[in-house]
Amino acid sequence: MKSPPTTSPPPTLHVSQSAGRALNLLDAVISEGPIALGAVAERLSMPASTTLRHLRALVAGGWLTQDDDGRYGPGPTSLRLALRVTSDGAFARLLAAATPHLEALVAATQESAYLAIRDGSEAVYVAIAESPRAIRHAGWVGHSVPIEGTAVGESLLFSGQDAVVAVAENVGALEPDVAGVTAPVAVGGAVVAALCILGPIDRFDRRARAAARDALAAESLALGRALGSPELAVN
Amino acid sequence: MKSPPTTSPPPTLHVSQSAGRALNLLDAVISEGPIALGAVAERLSMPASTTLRHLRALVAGGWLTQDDDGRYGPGPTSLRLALRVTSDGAFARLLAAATPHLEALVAATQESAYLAIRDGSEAVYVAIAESPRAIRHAGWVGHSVPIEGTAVGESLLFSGQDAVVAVAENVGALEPDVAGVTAPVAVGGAVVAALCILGPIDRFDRRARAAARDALAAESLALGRALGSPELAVN
DNA sequence: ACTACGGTTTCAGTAGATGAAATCACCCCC
DNA sequence: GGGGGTGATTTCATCTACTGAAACCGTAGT
Repeated sequence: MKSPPTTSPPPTLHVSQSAGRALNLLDAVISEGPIALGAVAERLSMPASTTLRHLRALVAGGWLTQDDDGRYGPGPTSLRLALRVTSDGAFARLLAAATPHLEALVAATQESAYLAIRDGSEAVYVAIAESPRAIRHAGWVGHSVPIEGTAVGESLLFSGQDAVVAVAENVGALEPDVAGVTAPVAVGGAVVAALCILGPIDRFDRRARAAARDALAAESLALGRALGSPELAVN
Repeated sequence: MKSPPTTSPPPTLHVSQSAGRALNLLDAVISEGPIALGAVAERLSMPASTTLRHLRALVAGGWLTQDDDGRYGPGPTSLRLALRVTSDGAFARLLAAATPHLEALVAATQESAYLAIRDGSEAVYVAIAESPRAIRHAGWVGHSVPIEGTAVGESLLFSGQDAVVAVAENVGALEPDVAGVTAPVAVGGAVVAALCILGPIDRFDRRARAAARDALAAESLALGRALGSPELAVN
């Protein structure tokens, strides 16, 4: 460990190498679906031998499993914890609280509505109410996009007072045929999530998006309030 | 590194020390809900300083968060991966395939039906269809019980040919007022999961359990077949 | 039979993890 | 307001447990 010559002390928080790598592997394997040793190793640019050792450990602990082809995927322990995260605790409450508002947005706009939260420098879509239409946005639950240059990101970073008016729009930023409108969900002045409506770009046009804004603003405000009050329910 | 001669509450398989500990911490924190530094440290019987260092790293990576009281809980990265695990890949397919059969069991027995899988020496309940009755078994999704001495465990360990007849029963094994019947779900001769009906012991009595057996056997066979065929859908 | 390509094993060197102890930050009680 | 108790945080000398290059193995392709 060397200290840089000048000014600010390195924010290089001494994070354990071994642990960090194991976690990165877990993340990579779960995100990429079934994946082979060589592929993960290359993706994280770490030597195959080290990668193998870690993957073995993860499999032994039940965090990952190996299918017949030798490829790695999520294991029973991951599933156990995944269910805990989504059915207990703060996140479960967030998801439950958001559902009716997502559905209301779908009813109002006929497009799919998502809930998103921030994860470091990315935004993660964590819940959806799907549009009833045949052509619709779907499948992005658990998906993450960069915070920079996206509408969701803008909402999640929002730090003004009047969150109601903070509706951001973005058209074809990530995928050329997707258009979206988003609004921050604030509780006690802090943005905790964002509501988001996504649709095909030629149906969800300027006029449709404009119409969606009102509903979005109303629902994000309502969700924010809903999240503010039941803080009583501790634990 | 000495292993404390004392008993360690969670039977942790030894992997690389640093990585293993980080993962154990992740598991403990997610399982226990919001929990303080001292509590986790004691639960895993590791020194506070080491525990703190690891928790900090996990928080920095988004795996955990710290609430206002300083207690730790699941973080956004955990939620992202949790959603991936439950909405993509093999487990998602398992959950989706099981749902109709769980519902059929509820319709047939009027008691709650669970799907369980094996995780090391434990059985994890991973899906539920709840009984319509007011008094019912609920809330065990993500919960795990030992494999030894439970009916679910017996089913998950089953290795005979005729899985249909392998219905196990258990009454008050873990909780005194719960009775259950279970059956293994086999695909290609290997047990991959277990179906399980749980109810209050005095309503779900011998007669009711006997009646449930047929439905259980039928549904577990059907689920096994359903899981066997769509293996086509690779990835 | 030869080559290429993943996965697996080995092993010596040292980066990096560890934990006892000291310190700090609160509360609560007297 | 001071004293004592609890729990979080920092420090640092010690030494282990992690690393990765290289060699090896097995299988598939030509």
